[in-house]
Amino acid sequence: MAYEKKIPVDLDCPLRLTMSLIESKWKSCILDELRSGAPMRPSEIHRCLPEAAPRVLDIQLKEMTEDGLVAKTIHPELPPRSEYRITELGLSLIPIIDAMLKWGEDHFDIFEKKYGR
Amino acid sequence: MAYEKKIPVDLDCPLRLTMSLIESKWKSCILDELRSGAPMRPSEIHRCLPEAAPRVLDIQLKEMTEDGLVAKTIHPELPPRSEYRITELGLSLIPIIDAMLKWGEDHFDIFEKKYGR
DNA sequence: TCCATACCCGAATAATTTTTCGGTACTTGC
DNA sequence: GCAAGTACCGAAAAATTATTCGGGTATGGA
Repeated sequence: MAYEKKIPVDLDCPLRLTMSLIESKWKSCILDELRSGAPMRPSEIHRCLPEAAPRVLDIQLKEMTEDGLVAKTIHPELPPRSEYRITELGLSLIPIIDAMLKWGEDHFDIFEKKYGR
Repeated sequence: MAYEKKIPVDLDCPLRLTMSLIESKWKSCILDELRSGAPMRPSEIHRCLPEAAPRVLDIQLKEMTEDGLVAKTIHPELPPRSEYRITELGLSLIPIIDAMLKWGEDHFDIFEKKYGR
């Protein structure tokens, strides 16, 4: 119940497939953080998204790794150092993330008036 | 608990704002159904998305109406006839829907292999 | 040694979303 | 009359997701 999505992805329709990969609360934000291609350590991602519970970021990073959107490297050092970086597949979603980012910026005032405060 | 989203939209970040408008299970599909601009009656939408529980379509259509993505017309006839049509604001999301649709088509085989059957 | 940090994970709980079920109301066709 | 279609909604249940809590391991600094 607590640490993995029940249905990995929705194969019934291409639109829902794409949605199901990124609709979890923080996945689109994680992709946005990793967009430059530079690797990030888990603690760094936690700090960049302080609103998110660390546990859920771990879980979503794990799912995104399984889905192939990001890749994890564990450096065999002590203390162990982990890094996540965006994959080719993940990069191919960036235009969509960008379009949503821009849409949100362009229409923010509408919803700020409607639901703000 | 059963008939309205707790948080209408997420104003904290433009990306999450856009996501929060369309991430409910069937909203992106509803936008896709209405994309042509032609009005659709509720029962028609139910028939086009038979996987969705009729109740949840009603709820999501209501939320999308409040958010301004679709508009509802009730014709004062007997029996009453209702119609939903996409608004300008909803239309401005179609490029994003399209991009997700195309991405899903382009990468379907990857996930079909991985999670299919 | 004690404390902070980093990394990871299980389990319980809370919150939210989706679904099912049932009910109201009206009209048309049989 | 009565089944079927349309439209709508409340309430409860089921399913899913997000969060909190605590534990475990390991290092480095004071």
